[in-house]
Parts: sequence; structure tokens; C-alpha cells
Amino acid sequence: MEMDTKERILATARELFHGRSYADVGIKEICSMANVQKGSFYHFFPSKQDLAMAVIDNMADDWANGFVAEAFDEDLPPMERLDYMVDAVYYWQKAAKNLEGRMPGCLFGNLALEVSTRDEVIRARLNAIFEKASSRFHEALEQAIERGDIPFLDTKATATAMLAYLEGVILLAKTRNDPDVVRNLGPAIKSIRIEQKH
Amino acid sequence: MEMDTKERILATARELFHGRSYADVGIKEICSMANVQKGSFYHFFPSKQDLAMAVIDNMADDWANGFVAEAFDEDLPPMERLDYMVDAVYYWQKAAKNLEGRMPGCLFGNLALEVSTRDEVIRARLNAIFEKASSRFHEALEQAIERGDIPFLDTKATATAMLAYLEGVILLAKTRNDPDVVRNLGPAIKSIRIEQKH
DNA sequence: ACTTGACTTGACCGACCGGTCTAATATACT
DNA sequence: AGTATATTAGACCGGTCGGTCAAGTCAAGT
Repeated sequence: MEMDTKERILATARELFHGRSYADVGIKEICSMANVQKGSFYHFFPSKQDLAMAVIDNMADDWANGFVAEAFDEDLPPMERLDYMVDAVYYWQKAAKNLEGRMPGCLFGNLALEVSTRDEVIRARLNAIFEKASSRFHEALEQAIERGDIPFLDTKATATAMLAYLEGVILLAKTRNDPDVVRNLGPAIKSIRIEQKH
Repeated sequence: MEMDTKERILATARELFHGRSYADVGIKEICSMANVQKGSFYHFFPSKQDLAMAVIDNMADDWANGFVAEAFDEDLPPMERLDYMVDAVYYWQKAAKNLEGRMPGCLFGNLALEVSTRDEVIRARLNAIFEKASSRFHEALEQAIERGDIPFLDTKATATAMLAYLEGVILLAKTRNDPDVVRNLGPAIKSIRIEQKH
């Protein structure tokens, strides 16, 4: 049995938004690629903005239960989780590029820069997702310090800085259209540190 | 005497693109804000894409001759240039937010994520600009090592990583709509290091 | 005085946008 | 069987998009 209409819309929209951009992908295109009619679309999603929110949540869920869960596995040594995460990003981007010819980058980062100046709702949601992602880094850092793997530092700030770095690396890689940038620069995420201020 | 028509278009487009996005700003809007007619616009710019290129170059020039020139002043100790750069970004973003209520982020980063999947020409230009920016970091690092300010490392890779970090920090700050993120995380740019591999 | 060419004006174009609406159809409960 | 409800179908809407174009203005060159 084929996917539920709503899920088909969601999956298609996610793919298109990720591969191109929010503004560049129209509802009509999503519908025709998902084999759904306009009316059906608007039966499930009150607006394009609403669809965007659903796509974001959908992707965030997949992430949280996908490699993020794997990478930040409690059984892994904390600092190794960072490498795992970088690797996951690299392989994913590389696979996507091999398929589409273009490196799509990070859906959240893409959307953040594209729409956060004109859509408060979406901006806030993306911010929350970044917040959550940052907290995974935070946990890992806390544990690393506890185990004595790394010297004491401001774990909260450093965690956010690491997330920023990862997003920045993806941005540069996308601009170069070269996933290798992720592999070459990514591991340096472990070198970032922000001292505790008092 | 008022500005040249072409320059008026350029300045207006730059402001609008930076403050919102490429797709969200139409030629009509640019024209009316710049007090120019459609026809005049297309007399100077053959297409919207061409305008984008001009805007990018225009901004890149201003940067290169503006704070980048100041920050990467050869008279400054190399590593202090990084702090200067971070400061400049912070004050700029803060000023922009105070004016418009929204943190615009980095025009290059914004455009890169928005259009680089569907416009090779613009993508390549943005890539070149990042390349150039990275080379300023590179120079600084080389000099820092030469002076013995920092231990030996892969200056090329580290320079690129630093640029990535800066872009990532701006991305996160924009998503949070809070320039303070730049001030808090920015200085950690100096902690990034990529070892020379052999 | 006349010509040239840069510049301006604004009406106009087809295509597409997000979104609406009515009518038809499948499904599920009584 | 009958009826309510969820879903689908696709024509249609006003508005906007990037871009074109014919007509004209105006200053400089001869």
C-alpha cells in the first residue's frame, strides 16, 4: 500500500525544500510530484507556512531518532560522539550530492537564513531545534569533563559554539559544493573551547 | 545632488536583499524604493541575477575596504585581528538590529544558502569571496606562527575553519535574533586549530 | 540646427504564486 | 439503506513575478 497522502506531501516537500529552498518550491510542484491535488493539499495543511513547520518537525524527529541518537549514544566516549556526528553529516551530504549533483546542506540552517527575517513563527521553531541540538553537545561535554577527558570549560557556551561551527562548516561546504570540506574541517570541532568566565 | 540612478538601485537592492532575502525582494519593490522606473532598471541591469552579482561585488568591496581592511591591519598583532573582526561583526549586526528590529546576518552566507543550489554563477562568486576572506585569516595565522604567538598548525585549513566558525556563529545569532551570540561565541574563534597532517 | 545615444517612462506580457471553492467520491457508522 | 464525514478533484481567483517594449526626454557632439 502506498503512503498516506499527508505523509507523501510531507516527504516530497521535505525533499524539495531541502534540495532547493522554501521560496523556490511552490505548492503546485509539491502536489504534482507527490501525486496529490491542490484541494487535498489544503485539506491537510492550512498554509505553506504550516507545511514548513511540519517539514521542520518531521526532519527534526528523523534526526533525533536517526544519527543524532546514534552519534550521541551514551555508550560512546563523549568526545568520540562529536566525530561520529561529523562523519554522519559527511556521509549524508556526500550521498545527497551523488544523487542530486548538489550538496543540499542543512535544512535547518538553510531555512534559518532564508526565512527567519520574515517569519517569526518558523524562526522560533528553528531556534528551538538548534537549542535542542546544542543540548546534546552540552551533555557530551559535561560527561567528558566528568571523566577527565578534557579540561574544565564553559560547557554551555562551548556546546553552542560547536553547533555553530558545524553549521558554518556545512555552509562553506555547500557553497563549495564539496562534502569533503566537512570531512577536512569537521574534526576540528573538538578544538573549540570557551573558558568559564567568573 | 542625489546619487546616480544605478548606484541608487544598487544600494537599495543591497539593503533589501540583506535585510530579507533574494527571492522575497522583487524588482518592483527595489524600483519603487529607489525611485526608479522598471525600464530604467533594466537599462542598467540585464536581469535580477545580474543585479545580485553587482550587489555581491559591491558589498564585498565595501567589506574589503571597510572593517576587513581595519581588522586585518598589518600593524595589529595577528591574533588580535581576529578579535577585531569579531567585534566589527558584532557592532554591525547590533546596529542593524537596532535599526530594523531584525538581525540580518551575513549577506554572503544568506545568499549562499538560499541560492547556491539553483544558481551556479552566484554560487561560484560567493565561493570566491569566501576564498578571499579565508585568505585574510590565512595571512594572519602565518604571521602569528612566524612571530611565535601560536604553535605550528595547518594554517590553510585552520583559516577556512575560522571563517566557517564565524559564519556559523552569525547563523545562530540570526536565528536567535540576538547579536550578543556573536560577542559571546565569537572570541572562541582563536581556539580553533587544525593540525598539519603529513 | 540636427543627430546621436544614453537614459526614462509606464503600459504591457505570459507565467506562476498561494489560496479558495464547489462538487464529486470514497469510507464508516447507524 | 441512509447519512454523516473525510478526502479528492480541479477549475478558478486576484495578485505578483521577472522581463519586454515602444515611445519619448534630454544633454552632448557636430
